[in-house]
Amino acid sequence: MRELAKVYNPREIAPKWIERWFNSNIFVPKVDREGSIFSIVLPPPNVTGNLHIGHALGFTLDDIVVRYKRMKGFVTLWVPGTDHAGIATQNVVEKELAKEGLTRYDLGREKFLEKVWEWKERYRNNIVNQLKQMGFSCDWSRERFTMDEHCSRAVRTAFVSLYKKGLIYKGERIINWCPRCKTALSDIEVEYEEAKDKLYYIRYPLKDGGYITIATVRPETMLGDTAVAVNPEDYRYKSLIGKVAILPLVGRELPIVADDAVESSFGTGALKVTPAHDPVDFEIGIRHNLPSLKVIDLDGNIDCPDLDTYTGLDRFTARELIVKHLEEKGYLEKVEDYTHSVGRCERCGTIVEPLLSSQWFVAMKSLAQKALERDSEIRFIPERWRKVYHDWLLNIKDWCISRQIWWGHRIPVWYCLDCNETIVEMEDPKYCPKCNSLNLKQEEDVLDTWFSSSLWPMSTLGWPDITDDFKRFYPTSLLITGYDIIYFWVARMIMMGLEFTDKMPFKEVYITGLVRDEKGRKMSKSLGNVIDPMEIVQELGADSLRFALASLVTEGQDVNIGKERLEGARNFTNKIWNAGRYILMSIRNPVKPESLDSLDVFSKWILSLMDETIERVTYCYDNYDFNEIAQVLYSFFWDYFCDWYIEISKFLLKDNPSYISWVLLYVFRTYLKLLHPVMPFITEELWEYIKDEDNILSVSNWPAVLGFRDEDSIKMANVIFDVIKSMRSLKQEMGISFEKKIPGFVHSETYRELILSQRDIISSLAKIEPLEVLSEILPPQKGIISNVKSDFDVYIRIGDVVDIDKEVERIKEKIEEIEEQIARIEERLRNRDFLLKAKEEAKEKERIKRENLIKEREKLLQRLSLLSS
RNA sequence: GGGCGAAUAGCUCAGUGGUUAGAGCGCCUGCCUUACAAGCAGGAGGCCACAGGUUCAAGUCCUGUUUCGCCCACCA
Repeated sequence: MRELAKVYNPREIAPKWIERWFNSNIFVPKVDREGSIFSIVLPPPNVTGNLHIGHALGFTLDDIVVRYKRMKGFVTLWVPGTDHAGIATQNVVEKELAKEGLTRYDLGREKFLEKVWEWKERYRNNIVNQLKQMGFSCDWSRERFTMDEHCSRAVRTAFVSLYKKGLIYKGERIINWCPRCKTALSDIEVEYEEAKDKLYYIRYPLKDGGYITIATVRPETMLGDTAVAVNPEDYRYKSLIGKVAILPLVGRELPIVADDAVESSFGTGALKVTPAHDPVDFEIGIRHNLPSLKVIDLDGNIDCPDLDTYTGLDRFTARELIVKHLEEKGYLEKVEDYTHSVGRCERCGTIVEPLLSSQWFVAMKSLAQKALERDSEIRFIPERWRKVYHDWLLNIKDWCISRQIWWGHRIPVWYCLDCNETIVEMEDPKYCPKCNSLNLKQEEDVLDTWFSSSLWPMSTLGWPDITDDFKRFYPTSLLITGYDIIYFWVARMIMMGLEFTDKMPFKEVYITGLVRDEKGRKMSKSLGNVIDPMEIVQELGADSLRFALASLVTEGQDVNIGKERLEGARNFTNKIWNAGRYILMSIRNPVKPESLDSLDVFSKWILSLMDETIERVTYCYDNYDFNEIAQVLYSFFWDYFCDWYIEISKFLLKDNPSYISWVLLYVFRTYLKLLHPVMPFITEELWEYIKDEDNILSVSNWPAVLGFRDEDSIKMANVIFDVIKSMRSLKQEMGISFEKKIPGFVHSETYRELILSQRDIISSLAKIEPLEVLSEILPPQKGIISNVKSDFDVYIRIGDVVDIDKEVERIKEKIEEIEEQIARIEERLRNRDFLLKAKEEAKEKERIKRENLIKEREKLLQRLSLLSS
């Protein structure tokens, strides 16, 4: 067998496995295989750039489950793909162009799109490469892109179908407009943020004399005012309803109307109404039949036909100037500091401008209704997210799906320029079906990216065609994603899935937290706390990153990760590597014993523990308990297998090389399997050296238990460990270096035979030499110090250093401690209610504990009396 | 304004109602012991946010309070 490097080097190992995995199609489910299906779609990463740590988290969890299910024998499919990410990608490409001093308009639509496709090609390759480096076991033969031919057909099918059902319509509404991206946004693409602003109190003169004061944070919108509104119940203004106010600076006459939407307690209780630039005002406008005057254009500049003073100015510059003019002319009553929330474009951070515009919408009510009715068909993990999803559906508003950008699915709508007919069909129209005109023009706008995303579980599996894949793998089994896109993605996939397939697109949704830095802060470039997963893969390896992430995932909590945690995982990876090295170097002719009962206590102990670990870990995998998977695997391996069994195996191998080699190999092989879903690379590599099956780990079977458990050996092994630990701590407590060999004694009534038989191991692991096993307790003497336990006593000789008084002191302290504990337990055992109501198990536990403590106390007292005589 | 989550060791976090609350990192002491110094051995460090309640028994369940964080909402 070849010798392994002393330190695990993922950079040497990983490329080989990436090649082997992805060149051999092992992640492509076999057509003819039977068995339960486990299918999952990759939440498609954007083609904007690189994988970030959030992807790494979600996809790691996906892969852990996928690899586990595959080993468990499920016919497993993980469909990958990428998302065109309309606004985001268009923005990055525009930024690239800006470096050459160009805008997309300089290129024109066609040329610009060519550029974006080039970009997409480059970053698609980049991301696919990164996903492979992370070890994610996707079936790349089924890769999809949200704008590929197939997905585009799915989008078209969905659009046409919804249109024909009347669920897609074009309407003039107040929408959120980003003046920088120059497009409409849906409501959830706007992020609200607290801002310190001013509240301006402005006097609107009344036609009949006097004035009414209104309060606003956006004085620039007054140019578009077409009314003043008050609450109908507001006694202050009742007499003014129906009267006319004069808009300052402009001179326009504004009716004073009464509307319930006005909150009397806010500001002065009077509201300026700008129907074209505020959703509430728009509603008021409809109710009172008011005109809508647009005064801010698509660039966010003022464009007021009635007054050209401000036209062409940026909305915020105009604000300052208008305030100045109002003040000069005596219209400004007062200005107050005011904190409120302003909406910003999710993609670029620009303050969003609400404006009246003609856009395409999906009517959501009926879709949401269906999703609500069939709520019970989906499982949320953790369950609490269901309510979040639920509440959103209950208050759902129509979805603005048109975007005034170029990169995306062009809306499949044609207008007849002669008769104004709107044509929406699966095939591109050649002429107007109504007037036969050839003068047709396609809609310029493209669809919201999330429209295609909402079809992802269906479109990746073949829909709208009912393909074999679709029949076999749809609906998918599980979706893992972050809580930040429950509205954007999860809810919409569910609605579309039900609409088009009458099925939930997935049976379970596992909602992860978001990745933050080790202090719980968001990762951001400005804070300099961003962890780049690919950098970690380079430095520490994908396995370490995956393990660190998994170990931090608890249901729904945010994941705080720092460099230390990653290094800890790297250390663990290296520990596994070195254990493998040790095993390879040590084993000789492994032979499985005829009967496991013939093995030594330690082997029986580790085999019992191995079985237990298989069961525990399997349970955790089944329940998506990721941090527990990591913890159980870590602790079994490091604290038990390495710290004890491997150390002891160094002795056992001398007498019994074949059997012990077998135990070492069996445990290690089994362990590699249990670990494989979390750390695919290192486990595959080590497996190559020790495997006893003719396959690689990725397609091997989940380990079965031996069905072996020997309670006596578990107890006995633990006694030996306790003896060793007692001696070690006694030594070091006395300031003797661990390495220094000193003489010592053990005495035990119950376990004398056991200790006698394991004397060499104890002596060696505790560095006690010579070690004498006594048949009676050792009478106190100068230079001897003891550690008395219920099952045994240990003693060490430390020369003349310690005097009897100190030893007496130590023992007295211990007795005190123990008596306190005994008192507590006895009180409990005297308690009537406890005896009456507690479970028998709990009572028995207390009794055993008391017995042991009493035994220990007796021994301590005995030693004390010997010492004092 | 409504909803949700969190509060446990110096830090980041686990903790199926069972009584002596754990881990990793950090810290202290001693070790390059022939798998591993990315390691080994030993150790220190906690009124489990606060106040009530339920229970034989509460870090764990209930109520309230405080402090942080997040989401939602048309008070301009």
